[in-house]
Amino acid sequence: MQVAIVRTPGQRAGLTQAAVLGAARDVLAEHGLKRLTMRTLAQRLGVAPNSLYSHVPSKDALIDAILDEVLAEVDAPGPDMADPAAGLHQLMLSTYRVLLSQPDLVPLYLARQGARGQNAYRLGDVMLALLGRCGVVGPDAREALRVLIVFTIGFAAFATAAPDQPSADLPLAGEELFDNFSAGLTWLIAGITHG
Amino acid sequence: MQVAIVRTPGQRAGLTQAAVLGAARDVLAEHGLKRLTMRTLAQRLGVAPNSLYSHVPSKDALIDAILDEVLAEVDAPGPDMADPAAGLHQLMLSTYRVLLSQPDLVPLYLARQGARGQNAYRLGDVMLALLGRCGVVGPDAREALRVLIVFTIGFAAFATAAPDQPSADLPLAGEELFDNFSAGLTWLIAGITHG
DNA sequence: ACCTGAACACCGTTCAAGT
DNA sequence: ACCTGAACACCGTTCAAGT
Repeated sequence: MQVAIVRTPGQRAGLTQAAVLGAARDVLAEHGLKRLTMRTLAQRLGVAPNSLYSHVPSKDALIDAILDEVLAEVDAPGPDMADPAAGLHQLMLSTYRVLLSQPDLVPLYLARQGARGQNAYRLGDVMLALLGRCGVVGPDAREALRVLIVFTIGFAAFATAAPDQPSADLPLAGEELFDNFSAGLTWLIAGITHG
Repeated sequence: MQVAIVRTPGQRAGLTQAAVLGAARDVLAEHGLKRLTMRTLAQRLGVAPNSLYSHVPSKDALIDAILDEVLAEVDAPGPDMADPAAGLHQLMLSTYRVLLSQPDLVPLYLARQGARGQNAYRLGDVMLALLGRCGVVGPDAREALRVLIVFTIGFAAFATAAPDQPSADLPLAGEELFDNFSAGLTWLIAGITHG
């Protein structure tokens, strides 16, 4: 139960972009994507709906910002890692785990095919560097980059989906799926690096 | 330019579910997903918005029906094909092509992780039969089924995405991507069938 | 600069009523 | 059975105005 913030008229709400983002992630975690509307967000912040537009240009921009913010949690290896193919593998595994930690966002990553903020670009640069050290450069590298991203998000979507027989006492399913994803990654990276 | 159908008051529109579906696919092809609303659909059919609910239970059901209808175009091999792994490969390639022919729908397949109508089930049965003949049965088969589907839809989404440098005079990109998808399929099927 | 009330231009869906 | 007008319960966003 979230009580709306009360202010005397004329008093500033003192919102920041970070506060709006945080509240949006809270709504997402508590009520899911469908309930994340500018109006419920404003209500939670004790503010008029249109006030949000002083801090965020649009709802789409807000969601893009959330998607990128989540990617900050991805554990990226340094681009100078000893085995670049293993580095790529590790990076995608970490991304997969982060995506699974935010199931509501996975369809949004799918729809946008990734994120587009500074965290996304940082990860992309690391991936390109690792690919380059595997001998994959230029347009091939950009293609490989996106294939790896789509593969990872696609698998996360698969793992996030409601299973046919929902059973909480089968943690093996998620673990098996993770192994399956890891195996698929191995094939894909081998193929990309011309194994 | 689509002119609304005119009827004298009291006259039946004579809609059918098939007509609604067809009009929806027309709107999709001409104006894209964003403009596919129950209201524009009704307008095109010369009918009040709520009249559609005499033929379709909800907009979600309408979209599900469209998704499944499109899958009728997939060229499925017989389950008794000589080489079952090759049959799987061929089936996924055909699905990929069909998905690419309807770019607007790809995000919806992604969001729903496939379709759920009779065409989808028919294809699923063929896939399960082929997997069974590869020695993959039971829960493993259902998992492999979904991995193949997610992989295919994910790749289609990748191919459908607006490229960084849009250039209509580079048909190679799509062809290369197709080859890339086909190679990924080979790895995946080999892994699934324990190669 | 930040926030507001009011409005604009929409949605999907339901309901009671007509034929 | 099929279709309607009217309404319900919402959306995202813009605008002019207040402080």
